[in-house]
Amino acid sequence: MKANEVLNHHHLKRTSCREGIIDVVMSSDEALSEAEIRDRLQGCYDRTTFYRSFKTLEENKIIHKIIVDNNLVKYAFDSSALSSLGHAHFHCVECNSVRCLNTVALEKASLPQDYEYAQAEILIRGTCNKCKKQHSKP
Amino acid sequence: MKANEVLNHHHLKRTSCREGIIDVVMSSDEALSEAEIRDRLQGCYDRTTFYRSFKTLEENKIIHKIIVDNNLVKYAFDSSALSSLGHAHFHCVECNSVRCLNTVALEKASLPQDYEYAQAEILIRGTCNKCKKQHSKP
DNA sequence: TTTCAAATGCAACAGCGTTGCAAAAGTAGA
DNA sequence: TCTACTTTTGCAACGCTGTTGCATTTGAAA
Repeated sequence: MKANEVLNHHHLKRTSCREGIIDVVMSSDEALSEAEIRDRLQGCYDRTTFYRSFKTLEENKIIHKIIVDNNLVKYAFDSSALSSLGHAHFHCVECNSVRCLNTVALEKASLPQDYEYAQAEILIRGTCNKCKKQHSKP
Repeated sequence: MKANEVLNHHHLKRTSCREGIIDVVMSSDEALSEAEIRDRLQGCYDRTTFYRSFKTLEENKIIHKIIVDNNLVKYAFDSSALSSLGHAHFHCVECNSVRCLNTVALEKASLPQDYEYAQAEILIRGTCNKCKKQHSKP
């Protein structure tokens, strides 16, 4: 599926900024920060436009935002398999890369009485395979 | 346990800012933002001092930071029962209150091959008991 | 092609968090 | 209790993220 098809499907105007963001995010196997996406689009587009595009794309569930730390926000293509149980992400604390996981399940949450469950976010921290390999090398 | 005992136990200087933060956070049943803590201390102390104190207290595992959204950070007293499995928090999307949970368990995470697990954070969103009651009232 | 709503770029702004440095406070020893 | 030294604090300044208002441009429907 191509970027313009995605936009059409959601009845959104096909602007080059939106198409660019979708292209970049779709073709990446890991979540990307605003700066990384901007770099890959060769610095076109105003920062404002970027944020507004992110917002629109997020509201339409085309991408989703991952807050790793209060100063590290990344975006990933929404593979629509977002279960109602929630979405899980892996954050490598060494290279700061972030990946979506679909292999983690949350045990049915037992909340305090009279609390209503809506959605959960799971962030697992650790070391990714690339950084682990680096350790074994000299 | 009182604030000054906590500081002594961690071999930290007993300054009024640190004691104030610990007092406020210890006596609250929900996590508090920097602004909320500052208000309860009647606006004494510079913002810089606050951040540095938070950092020190966090490094010494006296309090912990909860990142709810990239623009909503809260702090809670560290009840030391932070299991290695990770810590869970509940975020009420209506009143923005945040509470620590100890009733949620993460199913042993099955990560991709060669990934190393370190720690997990779980954020459950929904409606708290107070906001739910509000709904039934006229 | 024309028209009009929607998206963009620009400027300005607010808030969070950090850093460097001089002044103040806490602590340990005499 | 006083002294000396290290740590913490307050202030000023800065960078970064994200937002808003407004004029201009663009996309798409008629």
